Formats: sequence, C-alpha cells, structure tokens
Amino acid sequence: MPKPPDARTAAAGTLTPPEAVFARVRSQTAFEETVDQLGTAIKLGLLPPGSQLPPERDLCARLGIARSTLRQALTALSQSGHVFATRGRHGGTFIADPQPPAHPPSPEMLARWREVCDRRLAIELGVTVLAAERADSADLDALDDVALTLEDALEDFAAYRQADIRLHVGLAEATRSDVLVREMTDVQGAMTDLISHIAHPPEILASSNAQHRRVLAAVREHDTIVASREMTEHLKGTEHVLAGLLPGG
Amino acid sequence: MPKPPDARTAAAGTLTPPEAVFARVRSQTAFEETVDQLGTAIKLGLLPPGSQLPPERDLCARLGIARSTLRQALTALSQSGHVFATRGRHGGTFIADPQPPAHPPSPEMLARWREVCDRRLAIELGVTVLAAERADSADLDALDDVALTLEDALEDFAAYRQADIRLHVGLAEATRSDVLVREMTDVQGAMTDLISHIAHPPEILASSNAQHRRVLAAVREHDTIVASREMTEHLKGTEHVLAGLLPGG
DNA sequence: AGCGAAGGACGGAAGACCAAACCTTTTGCG
DNA sequence: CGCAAAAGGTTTGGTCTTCCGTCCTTCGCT
Repeated sequence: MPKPPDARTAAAGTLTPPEAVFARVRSQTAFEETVDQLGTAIKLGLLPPGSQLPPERDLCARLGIARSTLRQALTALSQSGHVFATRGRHGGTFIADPQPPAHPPSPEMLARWREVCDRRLAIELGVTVLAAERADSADLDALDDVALTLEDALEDFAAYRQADIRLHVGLAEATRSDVLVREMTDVQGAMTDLISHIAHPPEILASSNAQHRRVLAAVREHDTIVASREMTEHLKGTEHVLAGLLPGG
Repeated sequence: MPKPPDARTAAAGTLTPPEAVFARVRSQTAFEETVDQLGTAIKLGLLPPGSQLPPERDLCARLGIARSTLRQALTALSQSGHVFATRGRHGGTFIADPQPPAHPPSPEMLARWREVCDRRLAIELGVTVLAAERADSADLDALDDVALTLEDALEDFAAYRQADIRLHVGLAEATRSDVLVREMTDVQGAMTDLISHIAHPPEILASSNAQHRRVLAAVREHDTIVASREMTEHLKGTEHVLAGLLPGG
C-alpha cells in the first residue's frame, strides 16, 4: 500500500521537470497531416508541376489511411489550386502549376522563427556530417548539378529557392536515412514560410552559392569538420537576415 | 481547362520524389501520445519517483486534451505501474518507483536502430553547437554537477543512465530551445529502449565520462568546433557498441 | 462496343474526443 | 463535530473523424 508523498521528493534534488514534459500534445487529424505532408512536398517542388500522384487506391494504402480520408485531403488541395484531377481511363491526380505563394507570413509562425532556425541547424548539421561519411560520388555528382542550376538562378528567387531545396534535401537523401529526409523536408517547409516573403538580393544568393560549393567540396573529401563549419556559416547567413527583419532579433 | 500529362513531367529531370513524400502519415491518438509523452518522461527520470503530477483538471488543460482522455492515459500508466493515485483532500497522482525495464528490446525497434542513432547524432550535434553559443556559467555549473554524479555511477548502469540523460537533456535546456529539448527527450527515450538491455562494462562508462568532461569544457569555452568533435566521438562510441550487437551492423 | 482503370459520391458503423455534470474520499479548519 | 475544499473517480451524451464497402461516372484503349 503506497503512501503518497515521501522523502524522495526532496531528496531527488531541486531539479524541476523540463516544461516540455507537460507541453501540448499535438494531435493533428489524419486529414490535416495528409494535407500538410502533400502540400509541403508540392510547395517545395519535390512533386514537380505536371507530375502525377499515384492512384488514390494505391496512395491511401501507402499513406496508411482510408481512401475517403485521402480524398478529403485531395479535395482541399484541389480547392486551394495545388492539385487537379482528371477522370477516365488514363486520368489521375496531377500537380498544378505553382501558386503565387499567397501565404502571408502567419503571425504565430513568425514568433517562433528562432525555434525553426534552431531545429534547422540541428538537422542540417547532422545531415552534413552523415553525408560526408556516406555520400558516394554519384550522389555528389548529382548535387553538383543542382549547384550549377543555382548559379543561374540568382535573379529569380522562386527558381533559386526551388533548387536550394533540392540541394538540401538531396544532401539528406545521401545519408540514406529516411527520418532525416523527412525532418529535412519538414524544416525546409517551415523555412520557406519564413523567407519567401523577404527580399533576397543577388549578392546574398551568390555568397550562399559559394558556401554551397565549399560544403559540397568538403563532403566529397569526407571532411566532416570543414563541411560542418561551412554549413554552419551558411545557415548563420540566413539567420542574420531574419534577425534583422523579424521581432526578437 | 488543364490537360493532364504534359511535357514538363519529363522536362523536370529524372528526379524521383523522395519516398518520404508518400510515407505513412503517423496518426497516433491523443491518448497514445499522452501515454508516450508522460511515460517517456518517467522512464527517463525527468519525473522522479515520488514526485507529484499536477491535478488532472490542470494537467489536461496544459496538455490540451479533455480530462477523460487524460484519465485514459493515467489509467494505462497506473496499470503498467508507472504511476499511482490517492484520493482525498491532499491526494494526487504520483510517480511510482522505477519499474524493472521489462521491455524486451522490441523487434521492430531493433530494425530501425540505425535511424535512431542518425537522428540522435543530428539533435545532439545541434544542441552541442547551440549550447556552446548560449550556455551561461550557471548552466555549466549545474551540468558539471551532473557529470560528477556520473563519475560515481560506473557500477550501476541504471543510475548511470539516469544521470547521463540528465546531462544530455540539461545541455538541450541550455540552448533555451523548447523544440530541441523536446526532440532530445524523444531521442533519449528511443536510445534507452535500445541500450538498456545490453552490457555496459565500467571501462566503457569511464571513457564516456571522459568524453562528457571534454564536451562540457569545450562548451564552457564556447568552442563549437571542439565541442562538436568531442560529442561526435562520444556518440560514435555507443554506436559502435550497438553495431557489434545488432543486426545490420 | 465494351472493358477496365481511374476519380467521385454516399451511407452507415465504429471509435476518439470532448464537455459537463455528479459522486466519493480525505483532510484541514472553524 | 461537521462542513467545505480539493483531489481522484464515474457517467452520460453528443460531435467529429475515420473507416469500410458499395456504387456511379468518365473515357481511352482494344
């Protein structure tokens, strides 16, 4: 028969439990999560315009949800213009042309921009280190290609951001770690929400590109130290830009 | 009138969408997430034995769920012996004495051990870098205390692991980033599941402690480079142990 | 013409979650 | 002593989400 408050309460020290322990348990519905997952993939260009989604009957199985739930999500995405469907024999659901970003920065997102950047730092740094250990030259060649695309996109931020995402997600893929790819797409989605509405002068993008090149070079040499130093510097760059423009900077 | 498959499908290059895009949408119920969140905090010792949870009526508000849902979770935790409740004026819900780990390694967890380690690397590395930038000397003093506790726990792995977790979570708290604390507790919970059932000779723990000391010293000097190098080495240590014992190593 | 593969629509069953009461136990205090 | 307060425990009813199965519609291909 246990007696409630015993001496150990004090004996355990004054350590107060991290408030994360009692933090809000996030309980998004399957519908919402699906809209987020597919919507982010579209926003990030991971699902390029014109490409076709798997048939609903297959896709709902892969996502682990019922078809009706998937259809709710697809209906939402089609109403917001991200997707459209055609019927008939060779019909299907297709990715629409990119939407004008629309999203005004979302006030409660802006309040948490520092947290987003912190999370990004962790993911990108981990990815960089693991990529430097595991990427093979085929991976690196593909990434170099993307880097070349970036060089030609200094004047068009939408195109630049697109390729930038390809580069960062590609680096995550080179780690062969599905969780890291997932976290990278997540965090890039959040970053896009933050930065797509601020000015990006070509000089800044050019210097970003130089950092990209240095990161890739270091990764190719399996030099984790240099790779992570360069990546850190790269990330601090955009962080400084944000700090200058957003509250609490 | 949109026409479905157009030339861009091919023009966009051979990039096949990362399979993470169509990955299972994880839809845990609020009940399950609550059990996980509180259960992990208990397992990790973040809620020490004998300590008291907030009253149900408060706690459910903080967690953002209904009281009936919270009670489901508490009932589950009490049936598994992690928690017990007393009624009456000064009653409450209290953390029970630590359970014998019980958990047999869980076969599908073992299969994903590499992913867990990868995620841990990312979080720990990010935390280390940010802690090295942001920790003040009060943070460091507290962490040094924990490190001292670790020195005396070489023979009792349960106690050792407990303090180890305090150290790593404490480092995360020093970043002042709630998301990182949350991710750290998450990942430490997963690690505990992996490592609590394997042998930990005192020599290994002693060398871990040496690494802890070097990490803390570097953090105190705001030396992010050295701190992350030492942390990486520390993490690789347990990773090698796992690689020797688990499938796919 | 018709088959087959795709999206589209409905209707009910099951379950998760919530909200708001109400009950029971204990204890401090007037 | 007895009551009020503070806690956990119980019940009920309703809403919303999700699932499953079935059927319909469209339309290119053979």
